[in-house]
Amino acid sequence: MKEGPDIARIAALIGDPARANMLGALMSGKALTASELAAEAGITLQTASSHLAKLEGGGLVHPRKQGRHKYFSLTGSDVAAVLEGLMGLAAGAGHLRTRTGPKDAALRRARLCYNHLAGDMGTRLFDSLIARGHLRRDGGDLVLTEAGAVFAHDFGIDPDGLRTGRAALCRECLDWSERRSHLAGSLGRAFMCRFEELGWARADRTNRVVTFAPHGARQFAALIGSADA
Amino acid sequence: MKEGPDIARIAALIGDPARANMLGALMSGKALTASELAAEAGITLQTASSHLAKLEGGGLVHPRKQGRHKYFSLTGSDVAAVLEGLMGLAAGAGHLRTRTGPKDAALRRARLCYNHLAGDMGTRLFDSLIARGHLRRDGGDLVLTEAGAVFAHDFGIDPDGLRTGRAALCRECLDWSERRSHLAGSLGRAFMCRFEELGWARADRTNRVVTFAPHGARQFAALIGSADA
DNA sequence: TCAATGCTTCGATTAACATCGAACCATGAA
DNA sequence: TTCATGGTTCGATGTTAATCGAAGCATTGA
Repeated sequence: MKEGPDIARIAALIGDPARANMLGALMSGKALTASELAAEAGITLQTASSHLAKLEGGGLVHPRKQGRHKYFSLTGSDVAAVLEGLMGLAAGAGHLRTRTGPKDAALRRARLCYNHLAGDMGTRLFDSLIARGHLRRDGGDLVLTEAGAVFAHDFGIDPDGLRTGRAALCRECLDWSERRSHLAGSLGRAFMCRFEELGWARADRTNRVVTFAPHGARQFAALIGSADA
Repeated sequence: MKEGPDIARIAALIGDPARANMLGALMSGKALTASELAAEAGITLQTASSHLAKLEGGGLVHPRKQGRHKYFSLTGSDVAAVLEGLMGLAAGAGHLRTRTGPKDAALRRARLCYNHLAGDMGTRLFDSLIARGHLRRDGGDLVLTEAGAVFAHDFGIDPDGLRTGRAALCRECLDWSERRSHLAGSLGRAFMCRFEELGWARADRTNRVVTFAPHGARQFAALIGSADA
């Protein structure tokens, strides 16, 4: 009937509460087994299996058999970006699943988005990288500058080692709570990993909340050149 | 059960084929009446009425009574951006509603996205504006530089007049066919309007195709400083 | 080979919702 | 007022699909 891609098909895929819960759980970036996802969505294993087959058919998740377990993960950051966008619309329409509780504030401050840092601290990191000329915008793409490569290297990240994969090095992702961009891509992932390695922050993969230790928050503020801790 | 916004609710809203068709029609940026949307989706008026009430409840569309007609339009560019994102996922998964026909090629070259130019020509315009320093990226936002304001003014656009509204002046929107950004916001709208005013291009609001006249394409290429017509 | 675990398939049930006919309201025109 | 048109509400129907119990594979470990 109409032109263009079949948007209803995948929107309906995301539109089922059980599947949406699974996708939300996968936004942590961690690969989860079918059983774990079933528990997450509050359904039995056989229902989950059916749902996961559909999500896989729609290209939203990617299976990975390992022994007798089957791990699922989001196919890419583009899927995560759309999910974040949907969260933004839902939040804007006031359709919050739970009234804003204590966890909600923590989520807005710092959380995992797929595999990188999101929330207030995520966008501040992104802003700092742009302002200092470590990242530059080239057309629709994001590029790491020379200065940025040095900065990353000093922080213990090897940018050249990240370039090998097929995935984009830098990518921006729209943040649903802040309504601005934060850093995604393998570099975004590397930053988050480093924060954990250094003991600055700890990510709770079950609820996506990232908690910064006091000294971690101070050093993070110093890293991005911010006055406030 | 889970934290965060209720993503399933609005995804399900978009997930119905009839509603998705309506939203797709509204991507042209034009406000359409309930009857027109019903015809677009191939359903009766009473069904359409029910759907539109739901879309309105979800904050995706905005009603506007005018006489005995009721015009609907997308609530904002953020909604359009999510729809484009979904199109990108659907296209990536190979779930095209129609096999790529002649209209598809035209859509990829130039089309309306909400109210601004998208497709190959849209992204080229965006790239040019960035490369020449007319637009600059500041954190997650897009700002019009001094030089950009002069450039816009010379092209017959009054940037200051656009700033008055509550809507963002510049905003980027991810293009589903090109997988990169093009210019949205009131400035994006102004550019598209100007192209039509000058007779460079004509937008078919029923199928979103934007056709450039030969001389219009030449002048467009000159505007963005491209060699090829 | 046997047992246990993780996942898939099949079948039947159930609930949600899209759809439309018909009647009902509101606006604008004669 | 009377008529026509655009839109909404109501009720009944039909289809879709989510759900789970039970049985079936597959992989691992003993």
